[in-house]
Amino acid sequence: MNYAWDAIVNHVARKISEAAEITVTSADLVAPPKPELGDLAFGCFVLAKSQGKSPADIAVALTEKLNAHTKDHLIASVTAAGPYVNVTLKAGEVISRIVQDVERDKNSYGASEDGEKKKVMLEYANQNTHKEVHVGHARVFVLGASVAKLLQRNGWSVITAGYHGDIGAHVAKCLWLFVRQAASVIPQPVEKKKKGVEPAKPMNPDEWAQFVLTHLDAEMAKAMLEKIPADERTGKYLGKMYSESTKVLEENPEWKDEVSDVQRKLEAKDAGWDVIWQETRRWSMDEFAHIYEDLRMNIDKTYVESDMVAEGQAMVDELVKKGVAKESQGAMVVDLEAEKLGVFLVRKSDGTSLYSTKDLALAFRKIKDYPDLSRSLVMIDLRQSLYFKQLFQTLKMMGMKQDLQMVGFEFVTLKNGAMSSREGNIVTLQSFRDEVVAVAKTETATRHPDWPQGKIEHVSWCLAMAGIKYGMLKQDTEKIIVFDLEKALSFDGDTGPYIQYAATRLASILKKADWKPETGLKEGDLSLLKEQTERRLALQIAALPRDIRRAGAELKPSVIAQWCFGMAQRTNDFYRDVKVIDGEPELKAPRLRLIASALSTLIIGLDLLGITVPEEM
RNA sequence: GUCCUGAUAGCUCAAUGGAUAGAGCUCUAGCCUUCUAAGCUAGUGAUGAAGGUUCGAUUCCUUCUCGGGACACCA
Repeated sequence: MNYAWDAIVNHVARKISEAAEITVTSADLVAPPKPELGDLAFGCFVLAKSQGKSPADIAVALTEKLNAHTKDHLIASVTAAGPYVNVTLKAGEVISRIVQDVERDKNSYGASEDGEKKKVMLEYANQNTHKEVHVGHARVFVLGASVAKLLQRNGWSVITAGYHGDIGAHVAKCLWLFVRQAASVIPQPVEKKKKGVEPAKPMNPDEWAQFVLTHLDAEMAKAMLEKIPADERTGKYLGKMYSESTKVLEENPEWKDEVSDVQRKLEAKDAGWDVIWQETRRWSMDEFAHIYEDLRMNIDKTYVESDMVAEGQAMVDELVKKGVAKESQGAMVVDLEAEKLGVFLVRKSDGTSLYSTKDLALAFRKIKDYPDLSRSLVMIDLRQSLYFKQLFQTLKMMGMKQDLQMVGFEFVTLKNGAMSSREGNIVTLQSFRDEVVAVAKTETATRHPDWPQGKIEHVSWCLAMAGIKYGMLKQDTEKIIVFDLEKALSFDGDTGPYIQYAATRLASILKKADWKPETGLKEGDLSLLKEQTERRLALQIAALPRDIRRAGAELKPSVIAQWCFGMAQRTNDFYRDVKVIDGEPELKAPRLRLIASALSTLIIGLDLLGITVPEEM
């Protein structure tokens, strides 16, 4: 896409090149720190060095030269300020060109073709089954969803993926306690009385629980599952079971053998245990689907660990055959000391699989499913950096050619320490989400007592999602987020709803003026717009395309979040300073066009963050 | 011990090597017969320490201090 702003900057760079008699490119031009100083600035430091004069003197001389040429169709004035030459552009010309870009490109404004339509997979929904989904997961959910959109807007063909730990020690621990506790609901079989034989003595609860653990069949499993009320069939319930189990096992280590037994039975698809596993796993997966829907995440492909075990083990065998992996202390490892990555454990000494075993299989499975994949991204907690370096190195040694990249992000912690299931201070995503929605509903109902319930519900959801998502995205991915519920429930200042509010104010003006693009775009002379706030609004619009490219290249949604906030601030400045409907009549039509462009651009920016704008709020 | 990462205002965060380091929250004082006050205006206040590179350093390099994390059978 060609943007007027780039052409304008190039034009100014050319003018300065001519005057300074050296090559000045658009990259040499910066924005002055204060808008009053101008729109573009050139620092004379390089010239100072080559000419042996002070940069301030050169700036003065250069400014005189530029002004001598006079009458440029884009440049209004040139002034020297210290070592800088500041250029102020003709507001009407600039606004006019920028707005026409938006009117031309409509919804595709800001799109780039950097990705060249190549296929990239972004794996980001990686939470485990049989555990609660908490606010920490919310960060990677909204980050991943946003990065996927950023890549798309930059011309990539994106496949989003989820990968779930649905098997392994944590599942065994959870289900072991589940069955142990549920045993009491299964009636002990009553021995038929035979003549002359005493009835079997009923077992005590502990004996019975142990009996059930070893003799669990499909019938018993179904009976147990039926007793769980519908509202407890959640990840939260299973997560609680898991953390309780961990605690119980710490206090009673003699039960660990029972858990190992459970894990073996799960892996062997033992009939009774498989029934329990399938059903509880479904609770988690249903919950995931529900959360994805609520957050408007779009996951194209779902993988699960239980599917990768056999393949992964086969790959380890192959690695051993090729001499890449070798036995060490009973386990299988890949020696990566040469790359200074230590040793990479790919199989446990008891022969069972590890996370790494399954990840090797997953990487190849992705390529099998999408042979034209040119880039494979995994968005994951930064704490796994070393692990992923090891994994990628091993995959390269196995001949993988794709561009593998880990996109790291820091975790979410609470004000008084990290979340820990043991300490019971986990904030589940569901409860957090419900609280934000409740606050939004109260606020909305107070402001609009005349609105029907359905409208209040919908707008509240929009606001709550914006609050949650913006709060997670505005900060750099490499910084820990200190989660503060009170702040997360606030909609003032640098928040999602503040930005939505700015957008709805613009929409409200357009609605009141009964503005329609079919007719409105043909009316008015944009070059009449000269107010400072109008120019700054237009310049912010013009900044979106390059911010989209930067955010896409660096995989940083925070760049877009910052742009959106700036846009909201410029919008509120405009709203304060300029009257549209009751202002100067000849400026009404062009101002409406500026507003329409500002609104549609802001909607594009917010959409990249996964945020929608309600019609009113 | 080795490696990675962070340190900016009372709090939470910004700042492609450039001008007087910006916001938001909090606090104080104002602004709703004027396109939605989830807003706007004004005030207070900061680069962990010491060196180095550079015309110029919050940014790059070195050392130190203090956090966080990783470093073989968890994921």
